[in-house]
Amino acid sequence: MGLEEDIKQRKFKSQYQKAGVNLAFTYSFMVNRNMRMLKKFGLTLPQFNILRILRGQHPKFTTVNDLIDRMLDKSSNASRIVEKLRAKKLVERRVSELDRRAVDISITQSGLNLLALIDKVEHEFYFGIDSLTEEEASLLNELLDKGRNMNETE
Amino acid sequence: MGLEEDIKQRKFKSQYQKAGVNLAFTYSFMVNRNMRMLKKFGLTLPQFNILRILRGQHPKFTTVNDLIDRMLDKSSNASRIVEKLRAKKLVERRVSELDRRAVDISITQSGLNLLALIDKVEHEFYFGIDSLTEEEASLLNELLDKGRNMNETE
DNA sequence: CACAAAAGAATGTACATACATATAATGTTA
DNA sequence: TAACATTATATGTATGTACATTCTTTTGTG
Repeated sequence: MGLEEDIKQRKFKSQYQKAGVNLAFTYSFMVNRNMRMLKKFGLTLPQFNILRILRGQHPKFTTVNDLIDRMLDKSSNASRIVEKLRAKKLVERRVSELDRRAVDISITQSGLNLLALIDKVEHEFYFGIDSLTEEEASLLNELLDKGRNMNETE
Repeated sequence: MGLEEDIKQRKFKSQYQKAGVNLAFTYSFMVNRNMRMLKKFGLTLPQFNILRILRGQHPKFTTVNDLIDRMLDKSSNASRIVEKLRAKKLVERRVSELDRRAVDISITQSGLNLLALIDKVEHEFYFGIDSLTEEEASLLNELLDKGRNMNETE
């Protein structure tokens, strides 16, 4: 089904305008799906994203600053999300010995176990896996990359 | 620049996995841009979206339920956003005479004037306007539509 | 008609984000 | 080294979302 029917509205002024709306709609579609899935594991999407970054670094420590660097949305609120994870004993925090301003964070065995469970349904995070060919998905990626490009120099 | 460099990380397991991440990253990129722009006009993105729906119906009234139907994200919190807009005198509310449960909402002249201002920079909401050809944008739209499709029957 | 079920909207709670500011530790430099 | 700037993180405030619940009004069925 096309976007116009999905959002029961209007003709678009251009393919570019439609692409903006389509991106938002499709993202929302995907995120709702992911949220429902993660909820079964007691995680929110940002909590899951941070856990995965920590696993990627494991067994090295990761500072809050590193987390912010690697997060997709560059939110500056990694502290609060880490605190939620710590409350669930999925991560541990300690003040860095090298720089006492910094906080070293690491995923716990419990956190690793939880991620291992979620790995089994990881394909649910993918986009288009049961409706696009691999070539189409690749083309989509190229178009998204290209579409961002000149926009960046605002 | 490709996604891997943008998020300084990993090889993806498939184009589908990459598409999921790319969608989130690209959406975040676009939304940040839109938010910065709207902020100059004293609006948030959801407030702007609701105002535009109201303008589309003007001079008819729109109920809160209608708003929820038409919002991209189907949030059930239209009430609170409407209240913010009412506080800025951009919309008016009145209990419907036909159905006293319903609340009729309409955009004010002040709201229309504000949207008219924003119309002048509307192209900033588009995606890819200065890096994709119209054909590429159209193809992107097709791929997004197609990618959502089978996923819907969860 | 009476009364239960449904519908429209609002509200409470937990979580998240953006942005500004605060706090503490570290770096820099006159 | 003392003063100031910078860095790493945390916190406060306004906004928004998801979800559950509540309140009122309307609808539907005996």
